[in-house]
Amino acid sequence: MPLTRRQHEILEYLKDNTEHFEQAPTLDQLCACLGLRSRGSLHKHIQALIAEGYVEPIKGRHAGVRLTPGLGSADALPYLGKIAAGRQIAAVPQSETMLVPEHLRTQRDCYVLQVSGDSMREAGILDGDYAVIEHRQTASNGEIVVALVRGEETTLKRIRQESDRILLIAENPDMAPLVFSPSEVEIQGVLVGLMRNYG
Amino acid sequence: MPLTRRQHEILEYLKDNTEHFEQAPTLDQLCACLGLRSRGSLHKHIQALIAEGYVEPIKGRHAGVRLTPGLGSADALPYLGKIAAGRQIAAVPQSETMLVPEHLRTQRDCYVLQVSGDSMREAGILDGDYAVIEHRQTASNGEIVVALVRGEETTLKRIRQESDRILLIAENPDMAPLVFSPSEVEIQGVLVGLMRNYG
DNA sequence: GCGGATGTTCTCTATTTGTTCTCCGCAAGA
DNA sequence: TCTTGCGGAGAACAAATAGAGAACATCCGC
Repeated sequence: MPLTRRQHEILEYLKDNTEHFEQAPTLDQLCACLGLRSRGSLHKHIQALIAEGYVEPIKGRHAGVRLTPGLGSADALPYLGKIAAGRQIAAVPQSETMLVPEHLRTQRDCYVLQVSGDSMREAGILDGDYAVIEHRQTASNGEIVVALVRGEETTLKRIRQESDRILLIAENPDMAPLVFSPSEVEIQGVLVGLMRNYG
Repeated sequence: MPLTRRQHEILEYLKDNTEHFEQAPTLDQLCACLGLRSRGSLHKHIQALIAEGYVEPIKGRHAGVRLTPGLGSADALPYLGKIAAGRQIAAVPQSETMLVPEHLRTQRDCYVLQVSGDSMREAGILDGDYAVIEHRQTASNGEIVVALVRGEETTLKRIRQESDRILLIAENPDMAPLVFSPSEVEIQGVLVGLMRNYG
């Protein structure tokens, strides 16, 4: 489904002018810029561009603003401290937050942890790195997850879920995979982004 | 959770006018400046800005004053593409930018490169990672630098400067350190931050 | 304690914005 | 000529947002 002539024009206009908008423009604003008088007409074109994946609607917002090509703003996500033994993730203290660029997170509920230890060194995750975690209870095999083990210890490991057991695999030759029964492991989130500060 | 239009307007106003206020302004003062007649309305917006981390309430004080745009925002740094052979860094095309949280950069001139290759894998820097580079011509031994070698090849390596030679050390057991004379190596920047996107 | 200034919370209303719908004009082809 | 698809206008609607205003809470100086 190639773009029609007008859709292409509008897309080009958006590409050329995204920086000029402080915020994502509204339909009315774009109508004015493009010389249109009907929101409904523009809306049709924008929907086509969304369907083709050229622009994307702003996440939660239903009203207010609408479209934004490319990557957008940074959000302040809750910072829940170091990932360490014996800590539940729930009960967000909401005290501290950390700014995370949009391209390092997902559209779902996310938070930030600081990595403690070198168990994932081979996966390029070092002690002190900031991990952006999407909060969810399930994961696919091979994903790196925040797992609560036996209700007492929280770790960041690559997961492998088999029929009768769960392996938590450290990416470090010094550490063997840990094997648990499914009831012993509770997934608390999945790694979606990483930040590191040198010096 | 991006800011709404009005929230963004108010934040911009605060950014532009913080110096003009002797003290942090009260809600009533801000209402007057912004043309609002209801404290309650403004209060809602301010709370939203606080929740997103763009401003923060004055600590102990309850009465009197209230807000102060405090912590760092994310800056849009120039994105100069993949770090690859044969490319000079200079001559910023200024075309693309990438949002970088303040804690991943320094106060000096910075830009972003995307890492190509696994030569720094042992240092936790993987293919595809985004490296935040401070633009400068000198580095301390042990720092990870963007180096232009013989005017033709640009690489990201750990540097060791000795009296009569310069070592560019890949953090990868498969690759031996590269030895050059000081005249062959030009430092173009130093790694100060790293970002990675999973999935 | 009293009163004023200030932050907070609430309800109510108005405006903005995205969405959906119908209708019209135009041009290209069968 | 008739049909089809594109592009646009405009009305009507729902949801989110923005604002007004009142009531309450809390701190401060007197």
